[in-house]
Amino acid sequence: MAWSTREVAELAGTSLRAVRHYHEVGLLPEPERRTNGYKQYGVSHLVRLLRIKRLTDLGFSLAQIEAMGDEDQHPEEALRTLDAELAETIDRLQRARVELGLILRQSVSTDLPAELGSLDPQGMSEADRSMAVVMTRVLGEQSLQVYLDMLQDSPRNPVDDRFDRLTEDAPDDERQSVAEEMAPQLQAVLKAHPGLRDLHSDAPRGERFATTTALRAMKDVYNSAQLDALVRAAKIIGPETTEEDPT
Amino acid sequence: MAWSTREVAELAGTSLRAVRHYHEVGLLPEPERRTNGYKQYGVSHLVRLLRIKRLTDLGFSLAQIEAMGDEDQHPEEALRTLDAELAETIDRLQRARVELGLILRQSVSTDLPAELGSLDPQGMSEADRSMAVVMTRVLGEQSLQVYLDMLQDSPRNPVDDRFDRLTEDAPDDERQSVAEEMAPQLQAVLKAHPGLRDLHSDAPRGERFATTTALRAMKDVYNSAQLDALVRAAKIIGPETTEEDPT
DNA sequence: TTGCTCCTCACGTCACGTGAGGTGGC
DNA sequence: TTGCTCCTCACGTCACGTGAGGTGGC
Repeated sequence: MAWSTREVAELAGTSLRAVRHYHEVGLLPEPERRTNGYKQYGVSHLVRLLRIKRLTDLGFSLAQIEAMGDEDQHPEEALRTLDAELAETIDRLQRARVELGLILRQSVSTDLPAELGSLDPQGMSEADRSMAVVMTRVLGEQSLQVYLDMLQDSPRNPVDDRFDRLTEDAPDDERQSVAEEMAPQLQAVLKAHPGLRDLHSDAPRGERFATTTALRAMKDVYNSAQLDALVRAAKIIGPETTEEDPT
Repeated sequence: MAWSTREVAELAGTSLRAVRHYHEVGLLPEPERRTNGYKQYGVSHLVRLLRIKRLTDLGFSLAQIEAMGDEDQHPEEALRTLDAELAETIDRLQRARVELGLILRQSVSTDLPAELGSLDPQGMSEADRSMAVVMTRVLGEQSLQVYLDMLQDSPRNPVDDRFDRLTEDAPDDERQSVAEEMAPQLQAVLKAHPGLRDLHSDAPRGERFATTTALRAMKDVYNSAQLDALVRAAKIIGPETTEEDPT
């Protein structure tokens, strides 16, 4: 005469397992059983089950629903809290969609962090791309912009290829030669982008942290010969640029 | 020299446990270790970790990220699928917020299903409220409206109290007396709402199902004396209304 | 006998969170 | 020695999903 578990689940538009789960956590009382052990649900169970379904559909957790009990009290605070949470979630998802849109329109790659959206990674060595990624984590907003501007209007240079090809065992004269060819380039870049001289001044986690992290990264992405060449180039330019000194 | 697990996690803006989890599922290669077993992360790990974080923030599952691999290929289909899913989720959450707004403005209760939003449950017996809940599950949209209209402009009647107070062991003459007092009321209601005569015609799950379910519910919410009174009242009115006959 | 429904374990899902218990470096 | 960091199990979370293995009614 009464409803079976499946029937009451279907009437409420939920699943068999959900009904049993609500029993398990004590949200829904278990009904009487027939002699064979089959559960017999009545209208009261259906009413309760529909209330649970409505509240879960709104976004309440089962624990919250249990706390609300069976009565129709408006737990205003809970309602407002949930509403605020929903608003925040919607906001987050909408921002995600905006980013997805940018990616789909090819203007941004999924490879690099969103902060590097404006960066065209073509023509950069992998080491330089990696350094750029690291820089997004330690520089302040303004410094990062200075750094990205520099990358953006520094076209690929013949000496860059030589630098990239330097191996651990590159002889001394090759390192020196690369350094000497790089030095004027670096100096020109510094002149065009004077902000590079105190990149770390607005570092959110501190100047010290930014410097240490950047140096660690350089030691990782460049080999010892390349680091050596950078040190030599810095020396040629002069003591004012020792920020690039990885020693 | 290299980064510890905590350091790389903080640089990426994620948690220690997340990094370890990505190792566990094979998303992030484990770095070399120092002699004491401590892991030493390099720039490549940070780059990979940031990519994972970016994609999870967008809403991709770890399995999807694994399928994308390490390259910057645009899996257009995955992007569009995710975008559509996000759109749907946003839509659902927004509908939830609309409902929350209605509840907060007191115009709707959380006690009854949303379909009964327009119903004022004051003055209805609990049995009648329960029946109304059941009806939302079996009637079609139009029939439900007819039913709700009827409830809405059926003011509480003296005989309703007598009906509600009928107990299992109510004597025969009391049942008959209630039935006789109810009959003209019912007839008036039927006259005012002729649609009540074929409520089940647009039942989404079938006329038979709607009838059976409604009858089962009546047998649950009303006791045998009340059911008896209803049958008697139906008989008084005439054979055309046997839809209410719960036998 | 066959097919369908019901039952109770009990493990799986997803992306980690959260201790427990132990070791290493200063 | 103390305090801090790192490590590896391993169970917990949340709301169920998904078989496994067995029984009852027609």
